[in-house]
Amino acid sequence: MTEQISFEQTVTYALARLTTAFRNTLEDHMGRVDLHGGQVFILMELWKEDGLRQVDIAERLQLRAPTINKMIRGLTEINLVVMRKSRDDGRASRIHLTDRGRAMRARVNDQWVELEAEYLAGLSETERLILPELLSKLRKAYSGRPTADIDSD
Amino acid sequence: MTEQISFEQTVTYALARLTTAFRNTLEDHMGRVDLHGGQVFILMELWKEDGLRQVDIAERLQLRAPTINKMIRGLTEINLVVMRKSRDDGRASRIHLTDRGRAMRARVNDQWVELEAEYLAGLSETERLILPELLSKLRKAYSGRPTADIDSD
DNA sequence: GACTATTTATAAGCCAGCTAATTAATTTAT
DNA sequence: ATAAATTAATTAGCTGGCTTATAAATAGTC
Repeated sequence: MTEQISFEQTVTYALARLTTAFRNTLEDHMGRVDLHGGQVFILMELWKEDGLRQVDIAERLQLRAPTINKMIRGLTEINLVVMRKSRDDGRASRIHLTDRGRAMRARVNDQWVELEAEYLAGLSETERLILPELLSKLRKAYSGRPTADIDSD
Repeated sequence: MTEQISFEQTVTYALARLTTAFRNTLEDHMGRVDLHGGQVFILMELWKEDGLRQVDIAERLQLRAPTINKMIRGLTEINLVVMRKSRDDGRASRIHLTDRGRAMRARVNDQWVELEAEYLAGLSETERLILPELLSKLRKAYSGRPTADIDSD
């Protein structure tokens, strides 16, 4: 007889609930600058280094190629990035920020600061201190299966 | 001039990364018992109380009606639940567990225990202690927009 | 050089969230 | 009793993840 646990009291359950709440909030904030929740992470990579290939972005964000592909398309449609064929490699395309894409940074920055402030509000000093480390550890714990063989970072 | 923050060093960023990693892991574990990541939460509600309406489940999980509707359909297709028209209310349908739906509990239970163990591994004693409270606080912090007027819990 | 394997991008399609819009039934108000 | 408003379920369609499969280009091998 397996011992029946109370699902609601597990960390796994709490985490599941948190993830959807967080996603909604992210989507909301990014929506205020006419972005979607996922697009912003691609922009962040391009702000660090322009002209990346899709596969580069996928690797850095630890997301799959088709996911990146779809997002790039969305960003292209709203004129934040453009794709140019790579001259080095006929398969690859280089993703470049447009002026609007570069300009978006300040606006995202503002929203990000707000997001940070939002969670900060309810936490104690101690909690704030340990949170980054804790989240990082959790992510590592939950990074077994998805991206084949990444144990970097 | 807005001060440019380093996105990667924010808690918001870490949380975003964590959520996708977590979702993948959840999907993986639930897949081992032929479920999808979201379906399990509906089952949990029905294990607590059978015969709920879709709107009841939506409210308890703080998800939207169409989301629940789709999941119920999926659960129906794999014969874990059945929908019966409510006699009290012609609009509503009552969701009932099948025998297979009830039997699924033990299997989910096992996976859940594994999931808990997985994150536990990397954490210190102190971290384990404060984590539940911390996650709960975070969820509350991130529950402003989505579900109109919920401040329950 | 030709054949094979790998890699880049993409297409199709799935689940988990969502919003907006529709239908049917119930409730409320007049 | 009828009209209006609300509620329950559903449909269509979006983003963000994913997997599987394909086309084209590159790289490697014989």
